[in-house]
Amino acid sequence: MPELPEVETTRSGIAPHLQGQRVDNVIIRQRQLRWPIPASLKRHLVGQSIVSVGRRGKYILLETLAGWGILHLGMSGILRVVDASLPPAKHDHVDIVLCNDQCLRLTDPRRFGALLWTKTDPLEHKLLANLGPEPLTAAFSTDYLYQRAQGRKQAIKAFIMDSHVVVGVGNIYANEALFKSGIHPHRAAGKVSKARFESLVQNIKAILAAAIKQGGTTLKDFRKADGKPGYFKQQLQVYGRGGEPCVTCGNPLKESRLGQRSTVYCGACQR
DNA sequence: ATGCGGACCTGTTAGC
DNA sequence: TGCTAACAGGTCCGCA
Repeated sequence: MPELPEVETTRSGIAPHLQGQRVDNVIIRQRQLRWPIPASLKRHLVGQSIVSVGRRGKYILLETLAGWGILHLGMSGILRVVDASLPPAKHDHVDIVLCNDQCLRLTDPRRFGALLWTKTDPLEHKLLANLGPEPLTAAFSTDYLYQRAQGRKQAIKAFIMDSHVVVGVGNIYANEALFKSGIHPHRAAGKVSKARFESLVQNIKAILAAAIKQGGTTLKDFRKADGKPGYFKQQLQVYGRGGEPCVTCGNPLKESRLGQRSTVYCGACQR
């Protein structure tokens, strides 16, 4: 489900409902996510107030005075604030129940998501410590990306999807950004010119910013925290359009697999 | 160090 | 209609 725009849309949607609220209970119906939810989570969280709801990459951070909850939505995770009395559905694995009888409900059919706890700075946590820069900050620059790509033989698409290079660029937006930049997704990262990295960096920033503004991309099951879908899908130019005409030149878009992910591009416009 | 494939899990859809 | 295979928005890990 979520790439960075979807995660940020989720974060900003749930934050006002959580900030300043005290946790009354934690109900765990399914502990086996990507990693088991720690047995200590409930003990740590109950009685704490949520100070803030942050984000680093695709991780959502629940700050309390005792520590931080670290949430990841994986491929199919959804977070919503609902009435605590609403009966849980099949894949509603966790409820973080607040004192106002609302709860933060984690739904995740495929269970690739995670809910962890850390008592110390979450940015130092093993999973977050080595993440690349946020794409919408100045740290994600042409110079940075170009330097990191030198000598790399990995396909440019896999390179920009590596969260240790830059966070938040998932399969949808990687396809879109490479199309807009005219770069063939299979081209070796180290063989992309600096001028084209300039274009790529600008396009990644522009596409992610536009997607966030429109509430993310709803393909099938993504829903914003208010249950409504995002509206970015209408603007996708290549993702999900294999075989259909290129919006620029009209040639049929090609589809291949790169690192087990579907990759769509125009063989004429992207080199 | 880098790059690749496998693994985790369920649900939906395409194809026979 | 029913079964099977392929695929889906992520990313860690182990191996070469």
